Amino acid sequence: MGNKLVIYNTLTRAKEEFKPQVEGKVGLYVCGPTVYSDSHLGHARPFITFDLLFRYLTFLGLKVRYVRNITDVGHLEDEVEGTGEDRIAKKARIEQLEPMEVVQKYMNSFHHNMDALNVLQPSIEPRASGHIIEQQQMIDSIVKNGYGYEANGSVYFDVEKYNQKFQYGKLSGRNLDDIKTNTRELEGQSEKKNSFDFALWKKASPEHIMRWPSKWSDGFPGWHLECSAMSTKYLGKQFDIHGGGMDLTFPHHECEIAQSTASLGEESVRYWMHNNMIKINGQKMARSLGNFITLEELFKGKHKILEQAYSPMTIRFFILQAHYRSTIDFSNEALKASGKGLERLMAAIKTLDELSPSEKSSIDFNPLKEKCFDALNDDLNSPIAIAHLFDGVKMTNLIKAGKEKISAEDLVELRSFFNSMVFDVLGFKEENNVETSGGEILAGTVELLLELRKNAKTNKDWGTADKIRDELNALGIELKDTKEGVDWNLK
RNA sequence: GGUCUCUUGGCCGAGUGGCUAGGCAGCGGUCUGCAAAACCGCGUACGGCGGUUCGAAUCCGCCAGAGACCUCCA
Repeated sequence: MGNKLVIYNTLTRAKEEFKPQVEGKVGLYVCGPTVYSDSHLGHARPFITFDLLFRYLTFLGLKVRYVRNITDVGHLEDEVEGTGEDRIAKKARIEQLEPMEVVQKYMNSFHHNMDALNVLQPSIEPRASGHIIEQQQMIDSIVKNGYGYEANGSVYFDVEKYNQKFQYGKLSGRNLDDIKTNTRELEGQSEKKNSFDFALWKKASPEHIMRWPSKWSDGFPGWHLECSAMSTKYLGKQFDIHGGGMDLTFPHHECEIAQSTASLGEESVRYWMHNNMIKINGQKMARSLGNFITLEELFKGKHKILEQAYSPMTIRFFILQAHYRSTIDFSNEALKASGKGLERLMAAIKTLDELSPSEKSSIDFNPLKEKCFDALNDDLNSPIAIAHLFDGVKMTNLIKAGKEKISAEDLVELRSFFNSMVFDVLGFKEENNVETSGGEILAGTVELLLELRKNAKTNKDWGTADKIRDELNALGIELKDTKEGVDWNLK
């Protein structure tokens, strides 16, 4: 495991060795959710991806400060109408709720979903609404440095001016000339010097209910500002890693770079990481496209295109089985495959606990360990790491079958490796076990029935034996006749 | 239209100049009163056409198809 962690930096479009700015410590910022509706499968991807990063960095012994924001001030949604209405305000009107009530509701639901997916809580989860002052201060410094201008109560970022000294578009690989020729002219933007300028502060129209006072106007902060302001506040002027979905690269992250650079005089982020999208029917899953499935629907199997429910760990496994920079295709078949695969992996961990050691090992699993870590070190290649884990699964099963042997010492090590890799780093957890979902009463009841079935079998009363098995199966309790006895589990 | 990316066996997905992941499904076997489960074994696939090379799925060119960003978006 002496190898170095290498990550793909969107900024340079290359894999680079990761060296923290301060040895032993990492500052990590990830764009969090806008809390105005339930999270869908697509949202799970970045949070699981960067959860893996968070876990792995921690596992490597680094002290990580992980900041993931909650966007709860809403941003302009409907340009076509000409008025521009706050997304959260719009939802509030529809549901007859206070805006902050909407925020609270969906923030809670987001947290529940993340807990279910075993996504660790970030070190700091700042809310945009709680950092209006910091955002205003950042606008001040941008304006003071000459890169922002006020127009009719709103403040805009002067992209052209910025581009004279810095390079606008460096992250997404564009240059301002291209942007000039390709930016759509939108209505109601006459306040701006150029159509590609973006808002730092937006004056609120009378019907806009989410608003804060400022020296420019009663309004709300611009679309990209919160991340710049909050990352600076909690991680400093310069920090190590900024993550988010690929679709945020432009304009969101591009604007963040511009804002931070314009206000601080230097770039903030050293490594930019972007996860790819989840596709459904060949197209990206997105709220705006209406082709999304919420996590809640997935967990409950409650959506027309779902053939069954898929557990949170199945979702996690599904996502981790693809590299984070590749797209993944959603399908029932793929999710079922993930569920089965995960089951097999978890079963092997149990098997590992039951193995009895021999004097000497007949196999060497050290290469396997190394390969796993090599994979993770290579830009977080979780699918490869998982593939090697399955080699370990096979070894484990062969040992159980008596075809291979393992020494006591090796067994301890193998167990510890599997536990740290599967639970600590990849972040899987047991689900559906009796302790959590059924309780002791169920366990006792099933054991009783199993005893009756055993008696029936001894008496060759197959009718009774099969009835017990089939009825239990119908109730969702699966029996497995093994050499050692009868195992059972909830389906 | 501009910029960029992708196309791998039935499905999902790694890999990226020679050693040809992994999971699921399928098939065969072991186990079993039967069944299920579990376990073991089995698959030489890389869009098309050219080129470079001793050798390409992997590099280059062209063509076809799909997608992402350019507007809120994970």
